[in-house]
Amino acid sequence: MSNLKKLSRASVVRLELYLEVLEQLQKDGRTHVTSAEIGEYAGLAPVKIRQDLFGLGTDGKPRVGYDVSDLARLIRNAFDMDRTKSACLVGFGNLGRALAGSIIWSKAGFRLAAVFDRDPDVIGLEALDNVRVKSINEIFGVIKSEEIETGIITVPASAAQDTANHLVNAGVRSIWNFAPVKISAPENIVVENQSLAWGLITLSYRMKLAT
Amino acid sequence: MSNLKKLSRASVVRLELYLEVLEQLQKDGRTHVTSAEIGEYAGLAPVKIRQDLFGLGTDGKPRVGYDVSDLARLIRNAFDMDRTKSACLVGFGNLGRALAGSIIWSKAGFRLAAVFDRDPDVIGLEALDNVRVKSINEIFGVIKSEEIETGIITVPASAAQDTANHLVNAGVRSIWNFAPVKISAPENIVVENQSLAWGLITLSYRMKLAT
DNA sequence: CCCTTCCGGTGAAATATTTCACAATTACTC
DNA sequence: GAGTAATTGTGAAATATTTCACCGGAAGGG
Repeated sequence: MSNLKKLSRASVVRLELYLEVLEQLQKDGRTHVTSAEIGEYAGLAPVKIRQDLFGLGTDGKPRVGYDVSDLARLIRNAFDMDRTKSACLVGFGNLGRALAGSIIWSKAGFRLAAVFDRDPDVIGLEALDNVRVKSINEIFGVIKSEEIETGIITVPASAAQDTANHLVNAGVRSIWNFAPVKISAPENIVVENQSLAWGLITLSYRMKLAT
Repeated sequence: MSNLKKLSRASVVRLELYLEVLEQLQKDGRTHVTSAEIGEYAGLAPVKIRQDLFGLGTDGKPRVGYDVSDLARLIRNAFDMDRTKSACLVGFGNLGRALAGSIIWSKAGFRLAAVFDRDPDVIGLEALDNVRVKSINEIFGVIKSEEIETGIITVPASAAQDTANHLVNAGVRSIWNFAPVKISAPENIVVENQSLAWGLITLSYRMKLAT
């Protein structure tokens, strides 16, 4: 196994940002980049970038910087982005639709293998190419047959815990929860909450500070 | 002015969570709550909650705990949630629709005063009660006349910086950016990025760790 | 009214994160 | 090929955050 240190949450978020920068640089045909330059794009001090990358066991060259594609690979590897992981989305409302149509899945190495909803009017719609919305009743069987590891919850808050229970019963290893409630799940399930309200309230706080 | 310390970002996120808990307790008719109980709901140690609340200048009573409505008021006040702030949304795709229909605005004290898009097929749609989607060309005038302080960017990445420039020119004080690019803006503008990819990649990382 | 128990306030210790400082290494120039 | 400038790697210092320890006040019970 590699000599990766456990990355702090803050460091993980920054590394994701560096990866965006690196992918842009790759498109531009750049082969090398310095920590100072990444810092420029990311709005961070170069030393912070070096320290973050240090934890990954990087191999930069003085005077030249980092090899763009090596570094991107290193980050993608640290995040396990190159392994294809199957996921399902529960709740095909507006947020579900926005997510279903997003490029984030392929970027992060996920395959959106199924979409579920409860509403009969929505069941049967084409959520994305070759994926139609299925009834929530089919969730157990589909998660098994498609070997789905991750469930995304985009149902109303009132149905979130219930949905989480179904997902856990069916055997997912992780849950990405957009409902604005804390959901409880067994210790061994990775739960990542992404309540949209957080960002807005943080914004409000920072505006007040800036006054 | 109050004696508020500057809250750390992590503390801000936690306080938002406590507020959710408090609002639930209020609905349930509870008048008091202990730090241990909030900790139970939030999945955190009681002392952390006390320390967070300490920064707000709380007034809990030994043996009884905190007054639920006092505490909620204190948090809402710290985040300036009770002042009504006008906002506009740019980009009425699926994500824009999901946000427009969300309850987060009223919760955080925002009024979604206008919605803009570039697509003629979308302009004129009713985004929410009494708010129709306007052409992006009207953005300057509307931001002025509606005294909009905050712009939300839900356009594709390629149009994000452009949109941000328009918003800044028209005089907004803050931007909530959902496009997966870093946007640059003058120092005095509060920019909060919320790329959805972050959550997914973090999930991927945590799944790998848990293996 | 006094004793006990529970629980918030709060400084201090422990831990984690960020920033600094600088040696080591490489490329470039002459 | 030697000198110089640039840039990484990395331990250490500085700073921030979390956790601990315990004081003191309030409620409840006799």
